Amino acid sequence: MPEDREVTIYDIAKYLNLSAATVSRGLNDNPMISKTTRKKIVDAAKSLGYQSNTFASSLRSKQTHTLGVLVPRLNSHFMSSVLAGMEDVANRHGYNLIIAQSLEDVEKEKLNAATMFNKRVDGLLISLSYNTKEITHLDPFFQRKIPVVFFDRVPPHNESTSIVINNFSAAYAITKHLIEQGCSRIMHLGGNVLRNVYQERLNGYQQALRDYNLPFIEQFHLTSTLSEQAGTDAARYILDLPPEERPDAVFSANDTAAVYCMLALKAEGLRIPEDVAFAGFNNDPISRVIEPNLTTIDYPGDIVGNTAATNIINHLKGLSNLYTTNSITLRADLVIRASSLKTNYKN
Amino acid sequence: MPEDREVTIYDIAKYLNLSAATVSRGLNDNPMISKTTRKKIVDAAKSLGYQSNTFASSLRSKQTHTLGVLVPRLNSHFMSSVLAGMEDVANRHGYNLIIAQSLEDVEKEKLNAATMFNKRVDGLLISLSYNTKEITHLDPFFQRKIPVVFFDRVPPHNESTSIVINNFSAAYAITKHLIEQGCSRIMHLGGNVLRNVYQERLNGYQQALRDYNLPFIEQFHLTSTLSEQAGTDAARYILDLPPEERPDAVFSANDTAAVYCMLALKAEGLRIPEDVAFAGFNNDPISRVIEPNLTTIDYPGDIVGNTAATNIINHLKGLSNLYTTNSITLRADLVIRASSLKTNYKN
DNA sequence: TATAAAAATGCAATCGGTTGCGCCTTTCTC
DNA sequence: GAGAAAGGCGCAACCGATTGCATTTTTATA
Repeated sequence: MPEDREVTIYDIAKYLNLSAATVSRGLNDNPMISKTTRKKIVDAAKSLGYQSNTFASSLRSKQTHTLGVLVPRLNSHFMSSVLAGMEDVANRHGYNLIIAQSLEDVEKEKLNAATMFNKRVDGLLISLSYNTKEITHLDPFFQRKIPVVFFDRVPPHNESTSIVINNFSAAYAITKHLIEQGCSRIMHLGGNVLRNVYQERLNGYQQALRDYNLPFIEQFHLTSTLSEQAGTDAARYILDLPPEERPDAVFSANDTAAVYCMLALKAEGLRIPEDVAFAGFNNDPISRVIEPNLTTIDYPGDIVGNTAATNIINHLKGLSNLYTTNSITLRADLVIRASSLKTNYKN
Repeated sequence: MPEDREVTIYDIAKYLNLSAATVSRGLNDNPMISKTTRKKIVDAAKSLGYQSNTFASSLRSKQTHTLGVLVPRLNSHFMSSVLAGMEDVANRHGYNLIIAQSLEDVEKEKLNAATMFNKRVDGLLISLSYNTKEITHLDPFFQRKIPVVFFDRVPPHNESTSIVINNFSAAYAITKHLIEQGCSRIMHLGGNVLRNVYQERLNGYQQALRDYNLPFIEQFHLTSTLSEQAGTDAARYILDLPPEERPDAVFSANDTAAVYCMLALKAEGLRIPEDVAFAGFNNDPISRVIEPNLTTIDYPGDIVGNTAATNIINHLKGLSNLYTTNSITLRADLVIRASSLKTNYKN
């Protein structure tokens, strides 16, 4: 017995006195094959230790059962939750994930997109890098009608499906909440407005101010990468203001910046929320560790990943049509915690 | 011009009046082909918009340039850092990552391993699930001599290469540090000792106790999944002890449990580190948010991922031989922070 | 029972690179 | 300048599954 050669459908065919074609069809549950024959084939395959060769299959069928996932960074709580959600769905449906990160660099994003295209992924799930301005590098996918689903950081006016939350209303809700707590000088730590998520959060914040007749103070809008350092810097910025010109609340577009800003302010003796109320975004684990706990928006990564993967797979299986769906908006609730509770407001 | 057919090496061959074989060799930098011809081929490929078909290639060459990564969970800071490190190296060397999670379930681990084997990954990078007892499901890899590299949670007495840190000495160092701070009743929150990492951390802790003539108190060794809940439960356990029987320090095998234990104890008015000193493990972001900041072991996930990927790729490229390397131990330093500083000890 | 219709199976081309082997040129050596 | 060695390239088989179409077998219909 030749230990080292792989078992192929030809071996099964020979073993059962059938043709390779029949075996192939039998293994793929082709209704053209009779039940009895199919069973014999499946049994034989099992007993012979057959493993289908995905290359041969993909070469011919042009299907890879592989999804490409391209994200800015792998190592954030949100993104790893997204991936976990995707992996779960994909795995359940017999799909594999090829994952790559752009490290917030358009060039790397282009390269990775090209690789995935070349690897003939059946679909692409992508969240754009910090400075991606246009998505012409995805044209090959569009041309070949390979489904692309954007999530979180999506391009403006695109025809592909996007999985998002309503960043505008989430930001609106959080700003409204701060206002209702009695805050009137609300600072916003925002990200690059090139990215929809940050633009929309900014818009929601501004709209809430308008609706409550509060002025939008230019110096209270800081743009950064929302890193730890950015949070610390924002604190420095606040501390450098004369006390009477300081904000009485800070709404940060992510939890990291909020938390590091809080830490720095606390270190200088400011009280939270008495002196400055705080709100973040994402519901990162650190938001439940900082004291006081951080009010935030629960942005459920696993559900985002789940939804994105489910939709693209359903499209691939012909169960639905992505091209008719423009965007799917998931709910993202305001989670009120102590960092913003100036009054004895109860949830 | 047939818009829809892919450009193949045959097109290039025809275009240049060469054979497909030469084109193939030329594209693969085969020295058998002259420099001039090679350049012509590469140029033609570019201008014709050629994209190599990886299936055809893999089918024949039996190489996929794909690495399988199998982890317990994707969504922890440590693991996502590991993945980021791996992705970076892999990408740089033209390898892709297929990532799957076992969700701490052996059965899912087996299934995923089988899928990856079937997808013919060139190598497997794996960290075992919480309750994996044996690794016979990896035998197919061993039999076909597909390199397997374990990291973090590695099997005992295995012949494959493992990327680890010295959990024993890290735990020893941290326990020693607590003892030097004057603690003598040190509790240990540990994980399942089936997993090397937890067993070794327990051993290091015990050895330090012995070396300093401190008794190992059975009730001070709690085993759990080290989740947030487990941390909270541990706090409850401590609070339920009569004050004089309580520990004066807690060494947790991860930061999550440590932090949630701290939070719960603080809520009950215990002072840290005065009443109970704390130390964790991993250097998770939350360790720098909790107040006081948590003393911990810096377990650098990105370096682990980087090392694992580099080693397996070098092996695949024939630049080194994994089979001669049994294990690679990375440094993991003690990071002393306020949670354990009872004296005015300076780093 | 003959015949049409339907079901089941086989034939053989195909997907697109890869590679052992052989053939034809150069280049080198004495 | 003859013979050997090296260099450059092509032939054709191959990797293993898929699939349109032809063929055979079975079932249904008259």
